[in-house]
Amino acid sequence: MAEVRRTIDLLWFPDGEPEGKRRGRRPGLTVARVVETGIALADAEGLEAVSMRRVAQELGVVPMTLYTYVPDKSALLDLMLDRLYLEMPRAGHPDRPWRERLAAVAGENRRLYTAHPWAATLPASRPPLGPGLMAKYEHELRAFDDCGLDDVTRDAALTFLIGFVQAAARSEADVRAAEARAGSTDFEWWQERGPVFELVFDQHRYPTATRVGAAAGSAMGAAYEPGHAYEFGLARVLDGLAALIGTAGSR
Amino acid sequence: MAEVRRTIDLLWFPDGEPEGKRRGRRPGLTVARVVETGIALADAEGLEAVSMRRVAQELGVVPMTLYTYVPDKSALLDLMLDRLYLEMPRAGHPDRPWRERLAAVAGENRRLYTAHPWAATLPASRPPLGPGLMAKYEHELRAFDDCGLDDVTRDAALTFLIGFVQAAARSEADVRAAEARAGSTDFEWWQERGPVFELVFDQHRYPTATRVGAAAGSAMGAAYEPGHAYEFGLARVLDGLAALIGTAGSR
DNA sequence: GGCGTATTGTGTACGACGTACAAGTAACAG
DNA sequence: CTGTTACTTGTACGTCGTACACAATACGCC
Repeated sequence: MAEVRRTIDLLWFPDGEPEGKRRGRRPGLTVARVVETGIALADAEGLEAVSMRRVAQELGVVPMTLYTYVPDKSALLDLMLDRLYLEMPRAGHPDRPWRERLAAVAGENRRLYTAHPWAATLPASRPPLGPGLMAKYEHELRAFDDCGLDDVTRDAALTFLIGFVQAAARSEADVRAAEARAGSTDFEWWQERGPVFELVFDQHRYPTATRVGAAAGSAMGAAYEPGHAYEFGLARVLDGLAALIGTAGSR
Repeated sequence: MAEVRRTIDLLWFPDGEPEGKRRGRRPGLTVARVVETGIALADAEGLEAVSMRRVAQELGVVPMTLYTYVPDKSALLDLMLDRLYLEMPRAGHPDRPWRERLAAVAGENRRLYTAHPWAATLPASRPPLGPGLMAKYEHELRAFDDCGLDDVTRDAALTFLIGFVQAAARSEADVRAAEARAGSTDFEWWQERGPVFELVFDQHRYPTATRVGAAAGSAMGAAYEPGHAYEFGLARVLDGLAALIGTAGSR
């Protein structure tokens, strides 16, 4: 609880008290510097590389020093994510059809996850209300202007859209992680499994799965194209929202 | 890599070599027992409770014993998840409209996550091909019978549907985790924040966000209803798929 | 200027985790 | 009975997050 309060304060007042009002030792670092280092590490080596020890090492201090800047590791992760949200490019919503506006919002989020894949794999991904998240939320809600949705529905629709993009990014991260762990698991790999192959690819037991999986199921050796799942899903999302917004609400 | 092979073998041949073919010391446990214990622990206390030490303790052995049954912890988690998939109730697909069939599939998955919330929060959620996953995949693909979709699209549509349910479950788990960490962060809580409150709820800076958030945004103090987001989203998903399947493909 | 207080920084250590490796124990085959 | 196989345990390592006590620095006040 106290850590959450501290995190909120750090999000909105990262520099703490004004310079002239302070006593005591001058800090050698800033919260922003700690956060940027965390982000740089995550971008370069993935989220697992972001340990307090490692971040401290990059900054040339001992790990416990970081605790004078952030209350705990989860706060650091929250701050890192909010920073991404604050800095992600956001186009305005010119006078375009709603469908284009929503696709643009989805694209902005997708580019964030493409640039920072770790952001899709944070352990608990419900971020606190920081300046980044607020700006993002405001911007994205605006894409629904003039769609004829009431506030509750607008929020739910945005949640649905963003939830999809996040889930797609996380799924892609999972595929990459599984491949890193297992290497290629193509059809030849499965054939080398011997007896287990006969069980998995049993056309009598799994007729549809073996047929469809061979054509499309990446887990079964077919080529995996992350972009396809995203594009297909986004079209579904937009079609699903279209049924809600209808033609009367569109402009 | 070797661990992945071993995991696959364990999934399909959990008892290993037949009894009569074996030499050496008799095992005191079974893989199934280890997996069941992991599941029981996760169900009772959440995924963080599932450490090798804790599972071993529950089984009355030392942690290293478990490594004679599973190659590593991630394999244990994979086995646990596949077991859930194998055991989840699956209704047949009687002669019902496709929309009902898909909603039923979504419901089966949702009930799995409701019964086992930890399943939505596994660190890397791309499970290997086990008997549970294959049975699940076969069953769920069948819900798309006679929808007029080619194999690649059928797979993508199922991925989209299941991806949504998973994402919703994960989101709900995140909300619960955040609340457990922070306690209630309702509007009164925010008002107690003092100066930061003015920044967050700045109607000049975030006009749409403050208005919509107050009505619907759970992160801003409004009541959160997990079921609503799921129902809303599922309707969007089904509407989005309807645009694909159309009336010609439905039966 | 000195003392009290506030704030940052470090040294040391703890508990927890996953798991390597060596040695011990039990069971089968010849 | 011996060699081999397979399970079990003891011990330990490296890594992690972070508690706590002490040290170092800087300001305010008398």
